[in-house]
Amino acid sequence: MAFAPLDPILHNQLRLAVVSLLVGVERADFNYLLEHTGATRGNLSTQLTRLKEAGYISVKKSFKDNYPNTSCALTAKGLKAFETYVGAIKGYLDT
Amino acid sequence: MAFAPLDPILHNQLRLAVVSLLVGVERADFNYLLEHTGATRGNLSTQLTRLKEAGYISVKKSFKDNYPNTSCALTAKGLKAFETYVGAIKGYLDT
DNA sequence: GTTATTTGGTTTATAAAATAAACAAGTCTA
DNA sequence: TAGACTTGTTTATTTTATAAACCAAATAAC
Repeated sequence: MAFAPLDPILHNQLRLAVVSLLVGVERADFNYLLEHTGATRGNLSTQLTRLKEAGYISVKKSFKDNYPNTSCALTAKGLKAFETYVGAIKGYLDT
Repeated sequence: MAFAPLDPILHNQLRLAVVSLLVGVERADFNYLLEHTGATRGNLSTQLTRLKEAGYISVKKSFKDNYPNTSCALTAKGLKAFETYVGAIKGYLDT
């Protein structure tokens, strides 16, 4: 049994946590992701940009109660990549 | 449900593959690991050093048929770390 | 028998990545 | 209107991952 390659976009703790959260909730804003991942704002901002550049999430910026609001949702591509990643890494975990 | 931290030693494709192999076979030499992971020799050498420094594997160097032979085995610490990692990452995969 | 070539690795160099720290732009409050 | 808070982004720095280069010894070829 060979080891399947692990998508480097998803093989990162924070990005994987974000995508995992988005699979469950379908839409989440910046503060929700902050609280549920425990990340710093800087790191979260950076990793959201990476996920967006990869086409794994869509980002909608608006204003909510006068404050900027960044809302994220998983794309079909992101979901597929996550499912592929889950299948791949299980090949490493089941010994 | 919070996301457990992922041991950075194990959260790497090649190191995880090596440890995963060692869980199964208990002892493996350099070429065996090379073939079963598809890694380059340089990368494998580096990651074996990292795993050894972390105390996750023991490395025994000897000569076999006149050639140097590097044989690796998982330590108790390495097995425990692997099991912890498996438990932790499953929290990211089960959505 | 001395010049390749192969084996079994290690070391070095470099590009990419992860993350914290600093910054920014606007809002609220006293 | 000064200061503190919100919601992020950008910059800077330390790690990491990896390939490329190197090396020593063994074997093969000539």
